[in-house]
Amino acid sequence: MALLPEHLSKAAVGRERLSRQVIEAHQREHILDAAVAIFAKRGYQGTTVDHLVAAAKIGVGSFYALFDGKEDCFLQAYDRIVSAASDQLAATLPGDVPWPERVCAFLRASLALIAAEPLRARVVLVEVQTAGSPALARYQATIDGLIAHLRHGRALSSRAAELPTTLEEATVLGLAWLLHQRLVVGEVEEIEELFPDFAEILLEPYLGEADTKRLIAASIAASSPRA
Amino acid sequence: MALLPEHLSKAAVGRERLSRQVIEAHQREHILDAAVAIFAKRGYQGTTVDHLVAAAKIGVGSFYALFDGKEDCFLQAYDRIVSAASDQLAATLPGDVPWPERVCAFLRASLALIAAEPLRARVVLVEVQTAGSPALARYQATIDGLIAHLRHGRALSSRAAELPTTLEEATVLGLAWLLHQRLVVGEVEEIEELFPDFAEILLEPYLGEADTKRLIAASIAASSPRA
Amino acid sequence: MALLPEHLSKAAVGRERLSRQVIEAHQREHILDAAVAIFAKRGYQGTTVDHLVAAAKIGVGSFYALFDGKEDCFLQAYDRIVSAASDQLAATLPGDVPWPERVCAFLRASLALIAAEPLRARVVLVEVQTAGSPALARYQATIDGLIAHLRHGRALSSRAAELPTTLEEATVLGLAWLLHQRLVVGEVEEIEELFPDFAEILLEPYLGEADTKRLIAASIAASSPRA
Amino acid sequence: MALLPEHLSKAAVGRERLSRQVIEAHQREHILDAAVAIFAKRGYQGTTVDHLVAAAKIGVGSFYALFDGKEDCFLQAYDRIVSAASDQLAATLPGDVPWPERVCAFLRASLALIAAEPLRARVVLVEVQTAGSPALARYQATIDGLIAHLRHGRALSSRAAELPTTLEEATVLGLAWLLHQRLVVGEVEEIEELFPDFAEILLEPYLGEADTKRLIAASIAASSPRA
DNA sequence: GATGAATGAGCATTCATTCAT
DNA sequence: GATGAATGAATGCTCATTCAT
Repeated sequence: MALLPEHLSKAAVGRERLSRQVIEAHQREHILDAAVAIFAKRGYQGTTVDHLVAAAKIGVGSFYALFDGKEDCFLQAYDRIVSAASDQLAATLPGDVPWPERVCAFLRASLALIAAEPLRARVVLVEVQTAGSPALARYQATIDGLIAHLRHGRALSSRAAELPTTLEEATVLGLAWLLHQRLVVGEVEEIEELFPDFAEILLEPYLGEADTKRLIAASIAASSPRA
Repeated sequence: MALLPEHLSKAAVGRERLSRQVIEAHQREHILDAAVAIFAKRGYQGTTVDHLVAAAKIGVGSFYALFDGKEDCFLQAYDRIVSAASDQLAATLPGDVPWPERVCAFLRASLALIAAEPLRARVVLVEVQTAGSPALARYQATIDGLIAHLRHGRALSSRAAELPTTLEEATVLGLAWLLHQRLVVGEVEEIEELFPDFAEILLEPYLGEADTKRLIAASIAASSPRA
Repeated sequence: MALLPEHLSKAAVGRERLSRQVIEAHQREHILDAAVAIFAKRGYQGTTVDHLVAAAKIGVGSFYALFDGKEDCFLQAYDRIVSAASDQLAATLPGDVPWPERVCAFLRASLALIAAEPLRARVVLVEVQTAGSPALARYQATIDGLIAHLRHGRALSSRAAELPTTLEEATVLGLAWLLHQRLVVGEVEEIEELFPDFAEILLEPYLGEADTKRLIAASIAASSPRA
Repeated sequence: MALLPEHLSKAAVGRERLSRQVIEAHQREHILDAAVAIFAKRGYQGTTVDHLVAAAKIGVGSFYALFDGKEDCFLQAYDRIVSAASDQLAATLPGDVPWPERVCAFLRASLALIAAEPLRARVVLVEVQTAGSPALARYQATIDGLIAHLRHGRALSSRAAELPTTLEEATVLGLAWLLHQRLVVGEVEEIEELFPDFAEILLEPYLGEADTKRLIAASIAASSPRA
């Protein structure tokens, strides 16, 4: 039942498929953006599918065609935020610098990102806690990644190597929760000001007090030479 | 359903009032104990009022006479756990010891309490996160209390006085979340083994490495001289 | 926490339980009666839980407290109709008569019952076909009971013993479906007039033509001597 | 998406119309074949339009261009099965034989057809019951046709002429439902073995026992002389 | 005071049908 | 003419809360 010569129909289908995919991707992005705002505003539990479809201005059917349900939508939103943030951080970060500088830069960029996109930050740091176990597992994986990176600091000195095993867990979770608190109460503006404190808490165990302070001062000076 | 013979209740209104209050307090305790178990088992969101009244073996009406609803019941349960734990810790703790020893003892006793009462710990550290903002505010207040206590360590030395402002927040939240994780995955038995790590993370910034390690070793030796 | 002397509270509970049960039984009957009418009117598939609760003038919650859902409600209605009909037939039927007379009487009474309660008949004979497999299994069991009874006729003569194995199945299903058709098109009034035909179809294979006709005539004469 | 070059379609409107119709007829057949399989597999109620279009590998739009909806599709499938079966039976059946032999042959061929095409049989005998009243009416009409044919047996003898009016209805419906049961439980293989029983039930009232048995034996002998 | 039967708003999800491309 | 993305009405069900007994 070939209505068109093979090469034409193939080409057409290819183009159409592509365009379809592009449209669907846009649609999905659009909905996920709306969903991020809603989840951030009402909380995961307080959000209903109706809220989501109303915000995205689509029909319920379209929503269920794109997502398995509320939880799936949340997870996709979470994943998209995290992967976009990863890309952005990877692009921003200097490629070849020593570990301490790298940690500093990563921290700065992360705080800037959170301050710039508080809704997304809220979804990733706050609402993820109440969105069921798959979401928690995702969050845990993200945290574990950060812990693993931080643990590299132990290679810097024999003193660092003997730090308490749970130090990185405590540090990462502690800072994450500090951010969580700030996001919950809405103190978003001052988040970037946390940089010196956070950097010191993160690095001091590995570098000692003096080097840590020097590094932080340098980092601040570098980013705002005369502001 | 007269609770007392007519002549008694008339003759001893004063005593009855007292007795009423005592009975109601008992009733409330009974229900809250049941509620703690249910909230710990099913999670705050997964718990229905029916679960609570079934577990407490009371009628729904009685439940609503005693509590404003599920959330109020949770808050009262939370408060009762926290205040009972405070009392217990206050009773256990040595009255007149230096701050570092006090922190150590407090940490030990707290971990022991968590290990002994994992259901309550779960309610206070885990479920409180998903029980709405008033619950979160309560949790925040508890955390703030701990932070304030920890901050006293800054008085120990001029070095300690210059630590990052958010250090205590980060430390307390970090350790709290480490416990959260352990409770969520059910690794309750090993919780007391976290003591050395936690103590080091808590005290090192104030005491320095050497003193911290000595104190921890002494604390362990003291509690189990020849075990 | 015994508020009342044992014997009193037990007695009270007993009485209350009884009364509760009576009330619930009435409630259930009430709802099932309404449900029969609705199922008969709209068909099983066309009936929604909302239709049922509206007809019974109860809340959805009450419905779900009493039934597992629409299907369970249908099955309970079916069972109640069948058992009520069985009781009624058992009460009507002469106790100690030969098999052919018994079949005749049973058939007469059944047709009378169907004519008297067409809604119930419709549920039991028509809607049961579209109410899912558990319902069909119930129906099948009822039919199988009738088939087993009819098969007793084979003991009457050696000729009867050699009838086709599937005869009773075909006969019972055939008559059941004839009734089904009449109920579907609403020709309820003439249902009792089917008696002579049905009786002949049922009995002729076992008794032969002559005896069958004589028996039918006698049965008709007996029931309406001069009407 | 021009299906044909302009000059051709203009020049041969007549031929194209024909071809269009042929194509559409093919398309329809193709879809109905798929629909029969789906309806048989999932039941009428359990089938969604999506199932049908997925099975037929067409778009929903095309489906609605061809059918008014699910019910219409079912009815057309039903009609096509019945008319195809009629054609097949008409082709198979010996043209000029006495009524009893004709009934016998028809029954044999019908059972063979059911055994050969259990999916179609399921649609025609089982699913039709749950596909709404128009479907039931169609079924009724089919059954009525069979009843009318069977009624011709009354012309054979004065004894036959006096049989109960509803006999044919009861017989046809009874056998139809026996087949229904077998199809529902999936006992398709043994369906052809029902021939002797069914033939006896069908013919005995008209021919008497002896002639009926003789005819059946002859029919069996004829079809498998030495198998 | 205690009880629990009754309520019904609210939720997630399905699917027949439409219509712009 | 064909497509399938989009729609939203409709459904079954849960559960916090009320109130007559």
